[in-house]
Amino acid sequence: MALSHAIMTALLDEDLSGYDLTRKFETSLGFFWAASHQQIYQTLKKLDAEGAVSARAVAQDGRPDKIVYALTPRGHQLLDAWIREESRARPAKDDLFVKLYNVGHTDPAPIEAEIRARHAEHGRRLALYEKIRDRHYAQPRQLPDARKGIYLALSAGIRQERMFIDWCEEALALLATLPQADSEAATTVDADSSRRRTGPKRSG
Amino acid sequence: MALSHAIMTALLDEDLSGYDLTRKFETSLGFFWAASHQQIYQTLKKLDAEGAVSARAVAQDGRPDKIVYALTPRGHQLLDAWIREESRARPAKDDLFVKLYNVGHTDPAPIEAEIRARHAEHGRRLALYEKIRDRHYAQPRQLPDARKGIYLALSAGIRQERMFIDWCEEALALLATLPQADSEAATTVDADSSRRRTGPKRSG
DNA sequence: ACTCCGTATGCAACTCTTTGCATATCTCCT
DNA sequence: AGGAGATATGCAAAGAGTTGCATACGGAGT
Repeated sequence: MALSHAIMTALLDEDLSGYDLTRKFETSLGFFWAASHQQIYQTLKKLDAEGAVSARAVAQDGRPDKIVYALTPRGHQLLDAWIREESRARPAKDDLFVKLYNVGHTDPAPIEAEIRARHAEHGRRLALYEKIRDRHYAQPRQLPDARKGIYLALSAGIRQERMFIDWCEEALALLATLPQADSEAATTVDADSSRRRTGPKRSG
Repeated sequence: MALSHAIMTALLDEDLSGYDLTRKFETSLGFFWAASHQQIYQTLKKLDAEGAVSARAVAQDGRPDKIVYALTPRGHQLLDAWIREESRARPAKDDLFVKLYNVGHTDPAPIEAEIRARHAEHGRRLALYEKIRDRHYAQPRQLPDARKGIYLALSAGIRQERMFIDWCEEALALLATLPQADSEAATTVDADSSRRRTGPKRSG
């Protein structure tokens, strides 16, 4: 499980509670590896059972108690071993590309709408990443070693967002050349054999 | 389940057996949504039970019999509904970015090695995608509508590979500025107090 | 008092995906 | 006859991730 390793990685610099980790996974590391709080709590228990992290209860004033986790030497070993071993890059699965294969068989409007939404979303993300980079990661070569890797992840994020934004623009331009479905019509799979007009049909 | 929809999408143009689909998911659609044969056979059964596809046995000559699946009108409806509804883009999870957060805390050599491997792999993929584009998708605006979406998915693949290759080069250049861990030193977890000097050490 | 919100942790059920194993037919080669 | 390899389909179990629900404390607002 790579989430285990993402959590251990997050614990490299500081001890954190499940709640802290949840917030960390909503930003920073979470840009590259999303996780829900349920998953995080479960995984922390598993890591604790394995001896990769150690838990200590912390009483708090004005808010509920919490359980803070620290990476153990054993956890560090596991992390190092993982870095050396694993390698498989699983292809990113994205619904949108599957949907694109449906163009010509269905109303393209919802797909265009989704691309427009993505365009906006990736624009926001790009702005966020660039802000972070400009504030904390300008001049990458001058960064302490421990920040260089994070800078590189951020740089990949920035490149990715830019690439996607450019692609959205290409896609919208090309999709604009399609005959628009008026109301519910559209599409069509031309003629005769086997699969005549399975698309949304207008006639009877 | 999006795999259901990917399978239904693959059945838009032609009826296919589980085996055919498996091969199709090793290329084409599979560039964007990977699936093993086990998963495909399971999902086909589920789709059949739901009435989204219909199965028919086909006796063959010179090879084992097969079961060929066709998309039903019901399946077409489900597919259209899915295209309209869903939207959530799950962030691509990639181990490599998690590993990068470990730079400065562990030997960077395996990470560099992985980036080099990715560089090569993405180079191969880029060449493959460009070959497909040049052969079958030159002049996107002249393509039949049903191929425009596929072209766009391919274009996204090409942009992605190029982006990643550029990033690998940036990453290798920056990682080259790190002090290299000599033999087995590195890493480690140093002793006593919580977390001083977790980086690879060279001095003594 | 009451409710909402942020902090903090958790269970249970389900879906999705991966991994390992198993089986069978047919062709081609040795 | 035997084995390799492509074709063709499947089960079972484990791992990973999602969804819905539940609980509890304390502060702030109505």
